[in-house]
Amino acid sequence: MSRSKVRQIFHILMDEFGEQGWWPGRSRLEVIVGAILTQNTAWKNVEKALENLGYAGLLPSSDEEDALEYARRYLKLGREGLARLIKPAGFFNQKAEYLLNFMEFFVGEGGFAGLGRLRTETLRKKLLSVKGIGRETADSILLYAFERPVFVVDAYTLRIFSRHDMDFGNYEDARRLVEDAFSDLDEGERVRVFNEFHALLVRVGKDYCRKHNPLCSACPLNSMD
DNA sequence: AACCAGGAGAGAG
DNA sequence: CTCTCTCATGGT
Repeated sequence: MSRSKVRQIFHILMDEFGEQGWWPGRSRLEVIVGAILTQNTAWKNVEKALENLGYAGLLPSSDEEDALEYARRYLKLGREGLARLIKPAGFFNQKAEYLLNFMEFFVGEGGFAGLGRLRTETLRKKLLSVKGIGRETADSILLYAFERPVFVVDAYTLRIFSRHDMDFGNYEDARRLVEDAFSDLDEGERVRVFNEFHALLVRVGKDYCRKHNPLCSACPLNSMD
């Protein structure tokens, strides 16, 4: 029932905004670092922090480079130095700790080679066990860094769905709703759809669904109801 | 000048 | 399980 509605929302947004090209980043490790840094933080501020990390030699310029070597540099640098570099992203003390937690986990699991062998559900549970990686960050990492068919729910998603009849307010329910809505597609197609869908929901959320910028009347999704 | 951004954890009830 | 509080910089 709401299955077709979910697809309708996706196609309206796709027609309106087109491909968003997420996730910005030159390597998978940079995608993960960005996912942690952007927790409750404007992406503009994250870019400044990423720039600092890049100059400090903490971001691979491509996936051809050994991510494990970069991960060890975080551990060598430590919380103090790391916090100073990511200061523009806010919550720098927490996020420095979170980044170190992930890098320690990453090295211990054998980097992308080791983690890449795990089944999606197993990998998700392992990511969630890292202090500082919650549901949204874990799913962002699964989708954008590991290219697993996982839909990423965020505050915009719940807000937008709520304004169009589908009032869940529950992260897992909203996630399964979208994943089930596209369950007929093969894995590669779902990765593409979930990638664009989440980016599009953030886009329309920023433009029309913000609290201090309530342009609901101009939202392209109004053509549904 | 309050309000919020591509959240998460800890604690209370 | 659902609130509530904290963490902090930078843009509107």
